[in-house]
Amino acid sequence: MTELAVFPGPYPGTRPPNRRRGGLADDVVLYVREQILTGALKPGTKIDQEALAAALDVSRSPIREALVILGQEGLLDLIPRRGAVVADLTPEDIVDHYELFGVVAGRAAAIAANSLSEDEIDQLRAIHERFVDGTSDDLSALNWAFHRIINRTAPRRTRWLLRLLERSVPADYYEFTDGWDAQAVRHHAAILEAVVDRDAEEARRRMEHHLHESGVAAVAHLERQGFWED
Amino acid sequence: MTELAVFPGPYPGTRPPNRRRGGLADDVVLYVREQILTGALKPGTKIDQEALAAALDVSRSPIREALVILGQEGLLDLIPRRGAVVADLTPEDIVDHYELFGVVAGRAAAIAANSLSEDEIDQLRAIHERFVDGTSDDLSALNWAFHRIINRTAPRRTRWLLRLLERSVPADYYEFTDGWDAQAVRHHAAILEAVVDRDAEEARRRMEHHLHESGVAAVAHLERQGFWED
DNA sequence: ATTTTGAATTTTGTATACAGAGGTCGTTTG
DNA sequence: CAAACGACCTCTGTATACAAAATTCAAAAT
Repeated sequence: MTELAVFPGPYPGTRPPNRRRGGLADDVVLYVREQILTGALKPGTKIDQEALAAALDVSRSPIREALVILGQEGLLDLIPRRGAVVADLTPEDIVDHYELFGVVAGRAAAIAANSLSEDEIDQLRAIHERFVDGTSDDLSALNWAFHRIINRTAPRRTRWLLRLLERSVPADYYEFTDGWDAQAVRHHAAILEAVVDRDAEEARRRMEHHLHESGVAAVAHLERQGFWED
Repeated sequence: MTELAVFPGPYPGTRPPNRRRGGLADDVVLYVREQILTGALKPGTKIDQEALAAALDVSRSPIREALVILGQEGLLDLIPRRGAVVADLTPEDIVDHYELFGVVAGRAAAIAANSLSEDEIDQLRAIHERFVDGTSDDLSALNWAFHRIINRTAPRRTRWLLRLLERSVPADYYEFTDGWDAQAVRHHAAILEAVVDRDAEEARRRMEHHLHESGVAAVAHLERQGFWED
């Protein structure tokens, strides 16, 4: 028996009165993805298109497009003629996902070690120092900026895949809780060092390790949050 | 000035009168993807939804869902409020794509080297021998079967990503032309050997190399086909 | 009691309708 | 003559309508 989906209302106070950048489908994707990754929607739950449409006050057209996107991301299983179901997301899946993230980001890091300009390396160092410092109000932004500089020099398709892998996984939800940030600082320092040394293989290994540990942290966090309780 | 899309008719004699497995969107995806990967639709070409709908004799609903999927695959650029455009697909993109394919398939091969049962290795060997033999009428199927056995033991998310990477790139279009099959035989033999030796690192390297060379072959093939002519 | 059957209902997939953003092209104005 | 403007048309995004597959549920049969 598949559980029935019950949708909390749309983002409280969201929906900036008039600014609409993409289409409604994008909003729906963000909403449903958050519901899934925070555990509000449990694996196996069937998505009722009309209920979701009513909850977000849109028609089924943008809903369907959103479901297709989430299906492509692997967060939903789309079964023809019988709708969308929240995909299973086991600890093994999370670990595996971060491992994949690791090999791709590792490739990017290896390329960066060879191709970053001295100028860009300086930027990287500057950001890292603010990250180490820890007084910044937005560590998440600094973390993002660090990886951005590295990923920016990767070829187009690699950047595309990194964006894809980044989206379909909990990130903001666990980052910078507990001791994760201290660990991240050490990892970033090691990666930076390898980049400065222009040691592509070492940069790759350290980036893979960084992402691997991130996966472990993500699983631990989700477990603490009761993500896998019923 | 963006070029206007002109669509050849649907698959000649296709559309099995009554059997419909997925939805119409799947058909549209297949059709447009083929148009793009064969070069019938050039990068920069704008996709006219109505024209495409008319050409395939369906409504815009399945068309839009298909465009979303192809957008996720990176074959189309979806620009809000101004439609879908065939994405740029340079030789560098192809090479990069296969390189990514390589690191992911390499991970799968490393896992396979550690986890394939003796029985599965025997299957692998059997398939490879038929592949070497070359008398089979369907080398493509044998190639597919070889990789399938290796990928089958990879964790779920890795398999998901492999399927994704496999789709959004020319494959059938270039495989087994020229001397590619002879090269593939050598690569497969090397991979098989590493798997038999349970040498995960070597299996990874050889799989990466195999995919790298496949990318080179794909680019060469596309160039011969005039994919990058105007 | 469990399984089977079949109408009633729900829900998906597809088609169609409609409003507004975006593009076109000729005209006006400096 | 070039740039700016604006009426007109096109196309996208969203909503709604409709046919058919899937599910539900109660009565009948084993």
